[in-house]
Amino acid sequence: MTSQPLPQSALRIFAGAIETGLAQRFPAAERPRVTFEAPRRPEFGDFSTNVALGYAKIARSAPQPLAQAIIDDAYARQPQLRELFSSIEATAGFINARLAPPVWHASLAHILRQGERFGQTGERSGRISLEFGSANPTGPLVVVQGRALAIGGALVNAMRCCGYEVFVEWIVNDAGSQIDALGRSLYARYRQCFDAQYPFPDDGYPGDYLHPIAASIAQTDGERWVGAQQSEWLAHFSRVARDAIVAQQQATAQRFGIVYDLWQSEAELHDAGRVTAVLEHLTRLGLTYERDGAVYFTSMQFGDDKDRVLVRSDGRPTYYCPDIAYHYDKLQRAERVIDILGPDHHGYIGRLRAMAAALGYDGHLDVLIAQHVAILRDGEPVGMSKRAGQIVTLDEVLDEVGIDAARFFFTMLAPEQPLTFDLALALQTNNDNPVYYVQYGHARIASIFKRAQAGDRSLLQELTDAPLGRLETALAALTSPAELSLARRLAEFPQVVLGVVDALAPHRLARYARDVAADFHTFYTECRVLDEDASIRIARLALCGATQTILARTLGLLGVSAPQTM
RNA sequence: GCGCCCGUAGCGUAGCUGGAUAACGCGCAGCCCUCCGAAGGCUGAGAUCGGGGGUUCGAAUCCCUCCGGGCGCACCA
Repeated sequence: MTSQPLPQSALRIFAGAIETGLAQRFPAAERPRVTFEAPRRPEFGDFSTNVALGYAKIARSAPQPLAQAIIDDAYARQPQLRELFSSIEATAGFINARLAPPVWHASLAHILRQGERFGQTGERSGRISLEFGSANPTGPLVVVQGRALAIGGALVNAMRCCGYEVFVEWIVNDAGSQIDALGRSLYARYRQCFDAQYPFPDDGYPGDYLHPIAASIAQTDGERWVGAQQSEWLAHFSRVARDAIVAQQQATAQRFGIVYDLWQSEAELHDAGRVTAVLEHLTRLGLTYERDGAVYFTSMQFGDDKDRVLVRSDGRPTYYCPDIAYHYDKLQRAERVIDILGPDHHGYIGRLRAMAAALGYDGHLDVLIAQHVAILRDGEPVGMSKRAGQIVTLDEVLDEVGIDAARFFFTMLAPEQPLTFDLALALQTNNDNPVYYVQYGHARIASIFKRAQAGDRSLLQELTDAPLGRLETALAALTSPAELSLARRLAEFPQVVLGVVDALAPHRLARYARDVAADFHTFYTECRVLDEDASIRIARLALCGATQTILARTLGLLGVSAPQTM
């Protein structure tokens, strides 16, 4: 019992046979670029190539007869094609090939054997720095940051899955003037513990979240700071507020399932002299100049709209300045740097790219914008105004709909697409709610396994551990279109993950999860798993097992749980 | 005014490193439980892919232009 090649190998054999023939007929310089890939429409087979369309001109032949000639040549050249493909046809100039069922059986056997490891292709390598979620430490995380967290979290998982070494980071903007405002806000809350009439600063942060911190200071320090000068209390209150809020942000991120390797403090970059160093570096490169008492960076010559101020005329650096220091550091320690920013930062992209180019890392930096999130509660949009204190925090959303729904909904659309998050929909337990639909598929499979005989389960386990040929033979009972379509869908998983990473498109995971669940439900309706015929029963249980693995893996990359029951 | 993002069926979206009859969900019109979870499945109607040019054997996809919507254009972060 020899095992069959996997679909990807079959594709290489198919493409190889065709390209060898073409290489003999045409000189390399003239050969057009052609593709071998899975067509969108399944009725065009499992693999398709446009070679005949591409070569029609230099072959001086119409595509359709050329395609037929190429097929005939490939069959003659590579007899194995007859075994691997149930059909190879020329249609409208395309060549469409359909894999023979044994290849799908081999593919399923491979998935079952690999289990959790399936899809960990190692096809990519290198170090990536990925930054997302970063926020001023002036308040709790809000929904749009939740979206950045969900998108970033899925990307990290997918990148690691296909071999990248990813370093996940966050920068704490704890050096600007907003930190002073935060300190004054906390001080006002502290004073209000003793005197409710104490005025709150106009530029303060009005949310409720400072009250408990202030109360705790009042508890431990009493009235110690009441009579003090601002110069005495400001640094202390700023630091206490900053630390408390960062801790809270870290707790929220952790609760959401996002693990960071580094929370980089901006203030530390200043203290370590990194900001001064990068300023000097840019100056040495001749990329700075002074005007009106301020120091500018010549970002325009690197594609930015205008030159940007690095140091204000009063001597204080702008935010851009430490951010350059931070990015310089990231660019030096990773081959590729990716930032996921909020929608209010898209005007900042030009500056970031310019900086990377100026420092000698043109093309090493990618910026992804996680677009705006509108919250719909009871069908009504919820106000997002920070000034009115009407913020919707990520924690509130998590309290309301749970981690699973939040991660799925935030990731569901392309990042650059604005998202309307309907909280009521996320709580529905029906087909309208995509999270439930997918999780239901997983739970349904778990339920089948619970109902299956213990003997069947152990036989399946035994086959999975046995030589591959035995498992493939057992899977040969899978012959119906619904069964083979599902097998084909499961085999897509590694390619889907690669696509997510290459296109920075984590929403494809959500879509793929839905597709797998849909194909499974179709199979379930058409094929009775716990059939009287033992060989059919085992084969279908194996298909269920492979489906369960893929669903759990896909949901896992999204950071969504795969429940046994619901 | 300049820049970025978006414009695909009634609604929400995918497809955008060019391919074949434009895909998925909701909604709509029907149908399927004596049987493993109907929290499911099947069938159907519904789209000149914002308009107009161009490149190409082939354009939703690339280029130009116009129109519509969002956002950004700080010595804030």
